[in-house]
Amino acid sequence: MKKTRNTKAKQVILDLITDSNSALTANEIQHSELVACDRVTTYRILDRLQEEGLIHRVVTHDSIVRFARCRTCVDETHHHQHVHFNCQSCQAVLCLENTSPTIQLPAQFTLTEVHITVSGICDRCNA
Amino acid sequence: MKKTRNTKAKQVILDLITDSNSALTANEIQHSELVACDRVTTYRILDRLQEEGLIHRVVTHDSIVRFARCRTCVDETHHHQHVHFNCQSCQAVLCLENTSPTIQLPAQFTLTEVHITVSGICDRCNA
DNA sequence: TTTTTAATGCAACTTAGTTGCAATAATATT
DNA sequence: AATATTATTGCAACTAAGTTGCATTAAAAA
Repeated sequence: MKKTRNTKAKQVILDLITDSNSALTANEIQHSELVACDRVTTYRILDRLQEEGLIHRVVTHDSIVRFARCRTCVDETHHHQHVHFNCQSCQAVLCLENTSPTIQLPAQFTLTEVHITVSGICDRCNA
Repeated sequence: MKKTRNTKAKQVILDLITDSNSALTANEIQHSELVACDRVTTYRILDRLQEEGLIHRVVTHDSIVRFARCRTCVDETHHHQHVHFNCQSCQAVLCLENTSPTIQLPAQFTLTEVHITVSGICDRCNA
């Protein structure tokens, strides 16, 4: 197991994701003024941050991949028990904590992971 | 509104998806011996079948897009009230009917669509 | 300070999906 | 049944997202 290093680019990207209200795409991260590294490096940093359990991937139904800070991760296997909300007005993707419905599976099916994405209008846009 | 035509390629692809146990990727469809049309045509047919409400897209957490026959679609807005199950053993993606948990959203959030993908082991692989 | 090796930048590549356009073939019209 | 109309197809070329190899750079350990 190799040791992870604390580089400037990595810190900047983690801060960016941490401070963001919405989950961010690799592209949004890449084009932030704060981020100066290469495109490939951005992807590699995102990979590492995931492996370290600091961020998680969110895939919405439109196939867009975003990254969000982990705040209530249950364990290192990263079975996120929260819902992702995709606002159709402001496009933000938010993690809704404390919203884990129990899924009832048919007989003989075993569950290891649940991903729930809800589309609608968020509180800000509804206000 | 233009009229839709019934072509051979379209029928073959619809049959393929209809008869498949698991949801299929565009690639799997394209490389089926039964499908003879161009790659681009396959994509366009998949688009049309969706617009006609005959099939629907399924995106799993690994960003893989698949297509499944619509069987219990509520209305033409295609708000599928069923869960998609992704077997980690045989890789199949199944539509689980009669499994629609109610999602409880925070105040001020409005819901229009829910997508649930569950990973685990399917009944066949568990047998 | 030197050594070690993780992290970076660059070029090139892959995979998924899209667009424009001329040619083809369903379907409607005569 | 023959013709006209236009949806559909194939092809070439393109975009967008993500990956890989490799030489160079820079954290962190010695």
